[in-house]
Amino acid sequence: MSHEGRKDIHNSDTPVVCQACEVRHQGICGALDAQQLMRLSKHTIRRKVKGGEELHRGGESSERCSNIMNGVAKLSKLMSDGRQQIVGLQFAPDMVGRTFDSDNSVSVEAATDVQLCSFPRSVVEEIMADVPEMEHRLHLQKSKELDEARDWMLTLGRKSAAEKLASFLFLLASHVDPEHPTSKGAMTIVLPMKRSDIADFLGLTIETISRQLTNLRKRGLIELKDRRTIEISDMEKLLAASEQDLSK
Amino acid sequence: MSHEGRKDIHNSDTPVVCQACEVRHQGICGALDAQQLMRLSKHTIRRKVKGGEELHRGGESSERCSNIMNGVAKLSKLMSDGRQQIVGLQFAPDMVGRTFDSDNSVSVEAATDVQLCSFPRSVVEEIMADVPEMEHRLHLQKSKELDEARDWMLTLGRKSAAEKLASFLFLLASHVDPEHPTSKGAMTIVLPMKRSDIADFLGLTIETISRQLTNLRKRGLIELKDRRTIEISDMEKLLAASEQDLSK
DNA sequence: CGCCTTCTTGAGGGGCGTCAAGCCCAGTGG
DNA sequence: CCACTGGGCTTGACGCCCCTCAAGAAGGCG
Repeated sequence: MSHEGRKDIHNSDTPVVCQACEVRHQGICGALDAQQLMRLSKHTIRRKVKGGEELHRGGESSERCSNIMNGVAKLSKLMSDGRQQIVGLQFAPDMVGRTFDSDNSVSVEAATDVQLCSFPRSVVEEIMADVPEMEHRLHLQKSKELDEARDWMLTLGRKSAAEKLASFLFLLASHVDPEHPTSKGAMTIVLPMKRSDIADFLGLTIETISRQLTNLRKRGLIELKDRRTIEISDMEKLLAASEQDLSK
Repeated sequence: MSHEGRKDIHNSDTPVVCQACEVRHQGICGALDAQQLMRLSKHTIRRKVKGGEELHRGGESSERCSNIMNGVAKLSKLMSDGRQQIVGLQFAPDMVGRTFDSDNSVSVEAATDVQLCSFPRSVVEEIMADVPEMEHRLHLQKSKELDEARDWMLTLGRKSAAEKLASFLFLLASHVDPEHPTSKGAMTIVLPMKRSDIADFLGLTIETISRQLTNLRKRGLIELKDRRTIEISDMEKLLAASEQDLSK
């Protein structure tokens, strides 16, 4: 049953599980040749996770890490009294789960349904030791996450509720089609999470989210198709709204 | 004039500038042997920067990156209307400046007087290609920064002004003596920056900083020795105050 | 001493949180 | 088919935390 030929990088030894993988050349796997992929795939588990399920509880040691093949995962931190802050969203082909370092009590949860390709942490670290390019890719991803985290710190610390929500919608829109980062005109997005998650991401309450959504709607920036579907009327204006408060 | 002997890792070819360096074995340089240090040090410039001076303006390309030998640097992001958020503090032996990735418009400024060891970015990247261990160290630093950024997102998004300030003081105290992360009892710290910087770090205003300092003082958690010097009466209590609002 | 920057303290107002009521919709069971 | 239930969402009333504006104190430096 093995597929032969096809123009697959000089070599048809590519593991079967990887051949159909859409993100194979993008994530950290892109650094590996057929042989290395084979080594990794021996320990690989593919799995689907329903939205809302927990992938990893903060504070526990995790022995596996995973590539996101599709869907959205959310990273969050929790205070002892229940207050919560979402500290990151991850999309395909990001890798979730820790390598090397301590976990720092971040929980990972599927925001939407998520398809994962999961590896034992030890194997990933071994391969990384042999293939510096793989660590390099992970390093680049971390850099990107750090940039995003810092962008978000500005949003959390210095923006009004309306600006925060506009920033969030703009962030989502930028992920719909990463190839065309800012299509100028209108655009429809599907919220990957419910209001309470959005509130935890923006450092606000669900009531404020709701009010600011109608605020943006009344200002003609968005249209609510249904609870989860939003049409952005004008990306330019939305971007502007994410940087200056026009509520006055 | 070359220093000979001394028990210096099998080899006295260590560059003169490095021999006296206190952080040589900790930062990214710790990954390099004498020969590689020599290669790097050919392009090294040591310099002192006064507190308040800018090391790098966000949005510009930087051709150099630097190790912090002592002092504190602050990373900040600026909005077009002047609002500002400090997105990170860096201490020795952290490296500041970008490698590989785009700059993402973060400005770097000396908070206190800072001593730097600065390299051309290109040379660092070349050496990194030869010495995976060096990239590994940088990767670990990025991971640490990412953890700190995410901790801070929780603080920015979900904590009250009093909790924010307590968190900040606790953060500083943890950096006074990294070996003894939480000495239990009293402890004196020197604020590395003025009130307006603290405000920009916490997403607050200077007036609120001032008020919350007197708040903490009246609650017996701290004592103000002078404007920049604070005695923390009880680290345990300060930590507690950073996680739950006792203002009621 | 005068001047500037930094910091503190007060008075007042507004943005967002809190509390509460009600709508929408899917699921379940009669 | 409808009643019932429960989760998610919206909207309103009200209050509080923090921002804004302003005045004055405390140092630092020529």
